Amino acid sequence: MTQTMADAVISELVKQGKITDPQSAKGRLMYEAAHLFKNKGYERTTVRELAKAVGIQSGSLFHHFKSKEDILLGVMEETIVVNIGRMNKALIQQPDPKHQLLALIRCELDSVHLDTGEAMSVLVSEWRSLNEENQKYILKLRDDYEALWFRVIREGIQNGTIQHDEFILRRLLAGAISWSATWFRPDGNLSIDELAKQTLMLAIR
Amino acid sequence: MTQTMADAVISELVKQGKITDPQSAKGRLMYEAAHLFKNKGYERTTVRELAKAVGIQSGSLFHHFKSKEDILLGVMEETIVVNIGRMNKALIQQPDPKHQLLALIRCELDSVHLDTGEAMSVLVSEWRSLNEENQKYILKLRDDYEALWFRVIREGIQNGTIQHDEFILRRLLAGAISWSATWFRPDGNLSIDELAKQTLMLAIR
DNA sequence: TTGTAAACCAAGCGCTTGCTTGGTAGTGTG
DNA sequence: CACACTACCAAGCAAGCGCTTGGTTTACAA
Repeated sequence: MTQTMADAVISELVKQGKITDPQSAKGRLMYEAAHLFKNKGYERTTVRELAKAVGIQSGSLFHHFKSKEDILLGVMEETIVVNIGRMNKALIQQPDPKHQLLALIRCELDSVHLDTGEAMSVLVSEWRSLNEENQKYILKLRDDYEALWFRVIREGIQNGTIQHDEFILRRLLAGAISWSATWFRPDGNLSIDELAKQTLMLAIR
Repeated sequence: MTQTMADAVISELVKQGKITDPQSAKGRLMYEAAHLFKNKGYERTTVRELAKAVGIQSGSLFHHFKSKEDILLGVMEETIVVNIGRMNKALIQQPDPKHQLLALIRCELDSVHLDTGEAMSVLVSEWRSLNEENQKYILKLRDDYEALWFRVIREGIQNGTIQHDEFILRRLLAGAISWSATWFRPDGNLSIDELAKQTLMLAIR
């Protein structure tokens, strides 16, 4: 929410039809859903609550989505797509693996703490509420996302910047970053930039 | 489950009346609950399912616990109490902050991957399903748990072993360790001991 | 002006949920 | 033997759930 509304990546993806316009009724619905799902959990959030938050009747939700689970799927799907887009854009601006890794860390911290923060939290904690087919679909998207990390880490290993095993390193970093949702506040003393640098220092000495 | 059943800490705590005997009906019920809550989520697990897993009628659950939430609370409470006991026991066997920190990391990895693994996962992901009062109570227990970590880290800072800020370090480590539940398998190529050492190396160079 | 589709409302159906109730079998104690 | 207590069963209630249905309003194009 602190992020600029004129987000080039988002409007680009909207134009390409890859995500829903956040300004549209459906987009606002997903935003409210992410908020409720994060703070109450998916199962504890009722369609009546969600409808009230959006300002419509509960039955009207099913004009936009065919089921409650479909709303959850939409939130998760679009969150990954947006963050893949942002990471790709950040990567091409960096000259070498070290700066690219910092950019990825910074991007992921942004995704956890800025506009997609609530949706990211839902993505991490509510995947069990998807049926098997939808879980597979989201897992596939996650793999595309992780592929970006592994490409950069492998390049870092090749040019000597990184010493760790690529899988262990990515997983330790993923844990440290996603866990920051439970304690870090971007409006506190520590800035996201500073936290990103300190996190990079776990990987590079 | 791979951990020895003759667990000195557990039988000690049972004797003191601080936790339920895992062999008793109530203890087995909580074990089954942890399993279901982890794999399906608390809200998606019905009392009928849980009762079936234990082998009794759904109504009979309420002879042991006054509500479904009370079962969740029991699982969380006893898990923390057990792990505080284990950490205390491990700490007194180590001579200096470096080895004490390794012991804590090892203990927490054990708690995530061995007998209390499913309950720990529930502890991390299902706290929102507790009402306000119960959340406060569990938070208080967590603070006792965290106090052990901060004591060791502070001593490490004082004798020069550790350079990080104590809060940031603990939180980065907590993230890396708890996240390992999503990818690490103790029966795979990497042992818990090895993972513990590699995790320690994030903190100490 | 008419036709069409999207967006929504009002009402409620069928089902599942956590939990309650009244009673019973088994076990130990005086 | 009488009593008490624990552990459980069988049945079902009240409430809340996701979702459906039939109809209305709004927007816009032909």
